[in-house]
Amino acid sequence: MDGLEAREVAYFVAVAEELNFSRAANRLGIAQPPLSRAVKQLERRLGVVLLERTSRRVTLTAAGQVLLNEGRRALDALAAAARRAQRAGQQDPRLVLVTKAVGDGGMLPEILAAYESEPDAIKVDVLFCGFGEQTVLLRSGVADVGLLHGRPDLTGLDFEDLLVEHQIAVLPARHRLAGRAAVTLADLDGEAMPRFAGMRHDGTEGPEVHDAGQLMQLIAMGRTTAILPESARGYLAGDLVCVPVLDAPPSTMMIAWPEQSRSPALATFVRAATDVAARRRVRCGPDSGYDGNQLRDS
Amino acid sequence: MDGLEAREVAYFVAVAEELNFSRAANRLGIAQPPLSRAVKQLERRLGVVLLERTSRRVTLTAAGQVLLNEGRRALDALAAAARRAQRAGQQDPRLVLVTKAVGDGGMLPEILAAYESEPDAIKVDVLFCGFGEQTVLLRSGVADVGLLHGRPDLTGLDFEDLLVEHQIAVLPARHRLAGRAAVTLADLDGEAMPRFAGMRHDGTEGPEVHDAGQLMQLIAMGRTTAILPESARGYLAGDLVCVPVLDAPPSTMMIAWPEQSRSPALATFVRAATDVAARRRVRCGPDSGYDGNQLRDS
DNA sequence: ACGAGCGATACCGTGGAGGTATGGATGGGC
DNA sequence: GCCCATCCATACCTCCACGGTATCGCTCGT
Repeated sequence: MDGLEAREVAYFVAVAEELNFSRAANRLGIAQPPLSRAVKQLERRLGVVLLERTSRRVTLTAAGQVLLNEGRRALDALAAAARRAQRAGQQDPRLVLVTKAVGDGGMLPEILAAYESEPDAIKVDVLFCGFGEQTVLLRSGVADVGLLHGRPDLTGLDFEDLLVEHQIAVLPARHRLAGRAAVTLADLDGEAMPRFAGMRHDGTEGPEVHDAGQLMQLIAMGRTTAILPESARGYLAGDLVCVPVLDAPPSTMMIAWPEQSRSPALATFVRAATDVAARRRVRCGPDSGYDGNQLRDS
Repeated sequence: MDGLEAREVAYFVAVAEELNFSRAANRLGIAQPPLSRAVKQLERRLGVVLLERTSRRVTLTAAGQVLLNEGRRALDALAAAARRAQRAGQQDPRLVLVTKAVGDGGMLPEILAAYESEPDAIKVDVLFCGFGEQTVLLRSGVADVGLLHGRPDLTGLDFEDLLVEHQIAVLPARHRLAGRAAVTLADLDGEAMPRFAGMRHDGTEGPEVHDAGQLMQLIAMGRTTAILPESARGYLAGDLVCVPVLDAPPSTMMIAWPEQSRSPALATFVRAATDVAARRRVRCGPDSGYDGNQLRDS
């Protein structure tokens, strides 16, 4: 009748992840017998068997699978609630913006300036992180708002598109295509492409990269190439060149924030960011993303 | 250090909703002193003041506001996890579909037939409910999948559009516009329109309706009129007539399900539904929703 | 000024969470 | 084939904390 206790669910999740009571108990910092009891009690309350235990192996039932998924989400939500309340509670409230190093489309300074000129602006902490970590930080309540690229998993987040950019290939200086004025995806067929950590896996093979520096280094070494939004141009290290990719799908940069957490500060910030993006779109023409570029006339 | 307990959060939410410890305690079925202590302990753990109490009035702090919002969501997620696990656990698994009485766009029988002809189909329970209850039932784990109309709040849900329909005005038989072959929104200006319970409030005034029967009755009584999707035609009671509304925005019917709960059965069902909708779109022409109608040539 | 309403405090009893010791089953090693 | 390691369940104990009752202190309405 009474709702579940978070502790019980956390215990179950630990067991379900380890598939081993002793290890799970160890991880939780408790002894194994209380853990066995707690899980059994959870099963009794739900009236459902969650784990099939032989004395040798633990496996998840269908119900267990469901509770593992949903329970994790619920626990995350609870932890995020706590963190957000804590952050909202301390005076001198901050807005934490998370982006990756080359992921701001070159608009970050402008967005920050626009927001800071708002009358009710509060301080903004900018947090740079590796690829794919943004959504995690947003969901967990560490960050309030993020600038994202690509097609990350956005469940639990609200978002708005900011900027559509054409894409460029980043190549080592002595690459066979480095001299070209433009290339197509067909030209790049067979090139190694990095897997961006945290992105939805799209089956491509290649080195896994976590931040822009790594990526640039790998490209300079000739170990991979990359297709990036036009705005990445400004971040190129010395030995790299970039070439427009004519037929690459445009890359969308968006601003995202935790679902339904529209605090006044957040709302103001989102509006400031979309305003900046709108101004930039007007300045650069309605159909294009980043500033005027040679794709327009092709 | 340790994560929050669900009980504490539930207690806090009750107090925050009532803004009165005694009433909240009563609602929770406990005495007032333990509730005071629990909330205070929660505040101590978070290191944040959630409630400003004078001995006369209780108000929420900013942090309290945040925890009220986020905590409610987290508790919902926890309860939903429990219910879904329970449902997944019982043998003879069912898929619970929720729709409102006139909300299926006339496709429900066809969708059910399509799904049931799938090799791995399981039993489908169809649950009819009042306007705006679908999203609640989906989020709370009572239902697995729903057919929705209008623009309900879809946070926490994934969805796919099924069908775009033109809209018709439903009028009492002796209404001044009842004889018209078609009307525009301007014609209907000033008419009473119902407020659909659970929809986002769009400022309209009028009686609040919870189900189709109520609505039809109110229309027949001349107390209100309504703009409904074309497919509602089939559900009209005796004394009502309907007239196409030429310039009403098309109404989108969609299928929605809890975020990230793509069980195999659900995935199959969603695919069956989208297939049916796709076939219908092809049958009726690419630009329109419900079957061919006089709007095409206007 | 007094009483009603409300939250905080003090104190107590019990249920349950967690610990230790141990049993019972299973599978791998020799 | 025997034995031991592994692993989950059971039994039993301890103690904290959750909930209850009684009461205080403050505040506002009359």
